[in-house]
Amino acid sequence: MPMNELTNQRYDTSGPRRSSDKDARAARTSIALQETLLGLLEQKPFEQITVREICARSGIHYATFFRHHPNKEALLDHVAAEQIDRLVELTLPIMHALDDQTSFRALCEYVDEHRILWTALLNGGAGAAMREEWLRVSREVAAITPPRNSWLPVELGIICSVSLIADTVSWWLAQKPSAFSIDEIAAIMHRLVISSTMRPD
Amino acid sequence: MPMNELTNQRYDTSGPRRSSDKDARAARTSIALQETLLGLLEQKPFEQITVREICARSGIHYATFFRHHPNKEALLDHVAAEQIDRLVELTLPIMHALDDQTSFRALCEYVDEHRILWTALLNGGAGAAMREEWLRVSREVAAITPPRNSWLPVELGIICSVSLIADTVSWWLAQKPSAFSIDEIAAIMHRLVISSTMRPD
Amino acid sequence: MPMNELTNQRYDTSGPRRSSDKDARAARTSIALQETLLGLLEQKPFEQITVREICARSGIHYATFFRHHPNKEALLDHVAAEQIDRLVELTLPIMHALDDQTSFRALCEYVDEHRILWTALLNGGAGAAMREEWLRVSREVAAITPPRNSWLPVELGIICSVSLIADTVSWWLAQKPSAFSIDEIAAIMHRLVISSTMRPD
Amino acid sequence: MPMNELTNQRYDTSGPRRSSDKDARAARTSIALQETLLGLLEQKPFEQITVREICARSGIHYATFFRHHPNKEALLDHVAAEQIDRLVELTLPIMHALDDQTSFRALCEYVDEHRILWTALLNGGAGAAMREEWLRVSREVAAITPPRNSWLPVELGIICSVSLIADTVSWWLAQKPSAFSIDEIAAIMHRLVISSTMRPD
DNA sequence: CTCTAATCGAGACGGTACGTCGCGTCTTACG
DNA sequence: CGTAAGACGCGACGTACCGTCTCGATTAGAG
Repeated sequence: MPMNELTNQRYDTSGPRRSSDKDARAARTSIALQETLLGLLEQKPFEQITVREICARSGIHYATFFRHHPNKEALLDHVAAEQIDRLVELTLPIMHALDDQTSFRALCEYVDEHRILWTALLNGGAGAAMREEWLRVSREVAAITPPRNSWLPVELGIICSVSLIADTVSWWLAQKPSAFSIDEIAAIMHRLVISSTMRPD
Repeated sequence: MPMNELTNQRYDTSGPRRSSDKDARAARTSIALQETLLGLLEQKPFEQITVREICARSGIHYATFFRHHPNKEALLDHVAAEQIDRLVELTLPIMHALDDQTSFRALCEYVDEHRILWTALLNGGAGAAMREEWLRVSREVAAITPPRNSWLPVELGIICSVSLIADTVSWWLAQKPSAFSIDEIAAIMHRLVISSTMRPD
Repeated sequence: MPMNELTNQRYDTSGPRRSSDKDARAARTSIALQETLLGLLEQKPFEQITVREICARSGIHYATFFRHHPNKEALLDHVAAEQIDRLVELTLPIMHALDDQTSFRALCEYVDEHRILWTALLNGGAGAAMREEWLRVSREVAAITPPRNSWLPVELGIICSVSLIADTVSWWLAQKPSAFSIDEIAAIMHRLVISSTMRPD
Repeated sequence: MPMNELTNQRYDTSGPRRSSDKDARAARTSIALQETLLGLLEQKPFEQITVREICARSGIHYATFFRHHPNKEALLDHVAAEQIDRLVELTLPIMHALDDQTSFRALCEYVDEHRILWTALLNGGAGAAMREEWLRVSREVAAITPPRNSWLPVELGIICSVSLIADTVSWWLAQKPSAFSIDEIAAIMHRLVISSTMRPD
């Protein structure tokens, strides 16, 4: 369940207002809203984006916005969840099948293929929401994974892992493209995460 | 120089607006504003705090607020800078004189002595500003310190160190008090930071 | 087009701000604002009336005021234009059909029937705006009327006529009611205007 | 005693605050304030002139302003009274000694010699205060002069006379200089005033 | 020629009103 | 008769200017 980046309050996503995504039109507007938000995030930080702006850009009426999301934070959460899910779905199987290194490489590859998008998501005022969501998913994943070491409380381990990965990606995206190769970043990331949070006692 | 947590834009701290702190009255109001903000941060997240509220509580007129700070973010930055400075001033000498472990212990001790304050600062919506400022100071400290290893870009190392420390403190403060002793946390912190960002090649 | 009494600057009446009067709600609030202003003008001079006061009295939200008028002067101009138009519409046909004397009588009769209103308008700080508007309309009327004499520049003639009429009405309204009859005032007015500005060479 | 143009309320000129003009310094600042106001009136309407601006321009401290005048309206009244007095002192003797025509000519000559000043005073938002003061003085003059005709109430006659003269001067100053000669204006003024307000029954 | 008091500079502050912006609700007019 | 258009309530923001209030420094002008 997505959480708001600022207030840390969950929204009622099951309210009577929400348009059912079953309707083709509803689905279309929903997608339009998300894409417009992503587009705007590439231009300005999230807090400077206004609902009216999203609507104007996507050609959707202002009031209609609220039939889909109670406010713009909810839309952001939705988008964040979607992107994080996609990322995790991609890296998780690899992590299980192979090892962490390969998994990190897959992550970096994926991010690199969507540089603009992820730059917007991580460095554009939406970072907090992204990390929040990332954390949430990570907790779920961790719940079905045996803990690796005992000196580090599990919850703190998750938090730190996510922080390290997100920080690295965020920093990488802020560098000149091609300043660091995917492999280099994956290696750094692996070393950071493994050595700190997953080293046995 | 403090940065705003949301817009990442610096404020003009030298503008003609700022009341000169030479006047005793100005100093008094300035302090009142800071303390009031800290007090409020213990009750609600930063974004829910309004300038009007700070003023009402501190008995300072609304318009006067803006003679000291261009907006509430600036006040937060100011407070953050102050607190971070105090923290660093405390731990830095130790770090130089002794070792990291002792330094971390001092940090934890200090935080523990001001649990409420730091809980507000880190977990109350002001966290981003705090980390931003923490990062800034760390960069300054790092600038006069030789880098420890070569596989980790310096800048990224700093970012990750700050993240790990802040995450740990933040998580610790969210736990039941006395669930973890100061020594335990210092040890964890030491292990996290050293092993990840300061381990030689 | 109404002009502001103080700055002599026209306002953008076609801006995107103005609420379209097509909506029944918009029309209702617009009327409410005007009537409230008129009501307040009977109690205190215009400069002492605040937008907040108009809003509080009319039960209309402060921000909504500015969706109708850029500031209170604009509202006054609007009201002034309305009243002047009403007055002129009443007296103009008579002036054309009959003579000036009858026309002045009609004017005085009308004013007398709305003593409170016109006292507020002329003697309550709104006088300047009223005269400005009066002048504007008079110029339009004069444009389609042949000049009566040659020794007096047309424009100056208009200005003086309006001044004399407004001064007389204003003075009359300041007297005890029934101190001067409608006929007396009309006669004085007639004599003042005719003898001064309309006397042939 | 000068009256405020807007509120029609007299100010307490005998307050304990007022700087005594006996001190050379006080006299100097008082003059500086007046001249600065006049200078500013040539550039922008009175309402757009701020006390701070007057002070900045005249090099006098903001707080000092209020040691001379309770507010900027009072300063304007003071200036207006001064100018009107000067004007009347000039024309009154002539009016008594010779006739009205000559008197009007003297008035026009004087105004013409100070075109910029009087343009500012009459057409720059200070007009209302000027007319108010003009009226006041005229009333005093009229009090010692026998009424000329019976059909026109004395008070109204004074009001109209002042209006006609002020309107004419104001209009004249708005024309291209040298569009109308002093004699022409004096003649028009004479004809306007005499024929309307001073014609016997 | 001094000394005492009035005047001034400096500027923080409380106060009132302004006009703006964005959110989210809810009425209306129109197709 | 439903839906988009948009008016509205709401609450916070930041600004502008007012007039007041200490202080301390200076400068008359009277003794």
